Amino acid sequence: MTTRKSALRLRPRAGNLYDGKCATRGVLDHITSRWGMLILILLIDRTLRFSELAREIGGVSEKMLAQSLRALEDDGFVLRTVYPTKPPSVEYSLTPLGTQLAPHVRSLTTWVEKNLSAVLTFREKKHLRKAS
Amino acid sequence: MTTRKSALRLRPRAGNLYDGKCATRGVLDHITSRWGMLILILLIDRTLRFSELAREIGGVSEKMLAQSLRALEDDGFVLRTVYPTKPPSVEYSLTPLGTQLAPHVRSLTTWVEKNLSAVLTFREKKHLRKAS
DNA sequence: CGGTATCCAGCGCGATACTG
DNA sequence: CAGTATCGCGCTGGATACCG
Repeated sequence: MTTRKSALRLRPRAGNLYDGKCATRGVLDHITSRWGMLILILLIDRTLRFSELAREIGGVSEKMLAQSLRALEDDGFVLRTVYPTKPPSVEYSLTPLGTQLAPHVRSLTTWVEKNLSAVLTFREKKHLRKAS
Repeated sequence: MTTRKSALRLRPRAGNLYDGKCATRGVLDHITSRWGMLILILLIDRTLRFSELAREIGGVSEKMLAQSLRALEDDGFVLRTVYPTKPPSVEYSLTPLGTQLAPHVRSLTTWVEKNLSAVLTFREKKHLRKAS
């Protein structure tokens, strides 16, 4: 129940840009979300089951994992395949669209990881300067 | 006052990945935030003043703009230059680090903008299938 | 002009419990 | 195994007012 208006939460409050498309932010929210990025990156390498994703990511609640997967599926980036075995198993993989998108996400995170030490060092120097 | 522990809010709750670096998420939060992305992209083209940024972005409160700029400045992506004129003026530009980062952000948003119609169409088809 | 301080409503997200 | 349902708190971010 609750809200039946899907996960789209574009803010009609003000006319910001993103080339005039407010909906872009909605999609970006899904993609750049904490778990969304990890899901997209992990699925580049191979198809994964729900529990495998949970294990790989670590520290994600079932609720948030399901929710993030749902959002990416609704946007057409992730394909959900159900095998009616007993017990049931569900596999997640990237769609062609997701396969295009994921590298962009990975290049961003990779850059940040590589330059993380530079950022932390910079923060430290700023901090010392204030404590002069 | 309030919290004097800087803007860093890494969650020590669970050991997720990002190559073992939790702080990476903190940086990514700043970069991929609603206004953070816009700031980085806009500053690629040219240096902008506070009020110019506010006008270009549109619909951002002074509080959030200042907060986002502050986070990016603390991380070493944005350079803040104060000119002690009367009235005062402040210019924001990208640091060398920010100049490296921003294109990654732009490539992501550009891709999403280009493929937004595909996403929206996909959502529509899903919606119709459910209403069968 | 370029901010900070304060207040507070809303919902994001974690915890917990239950299901096919 | 792979989820959904419900509750409640905490933090995000908008509104408003004020300052150098």
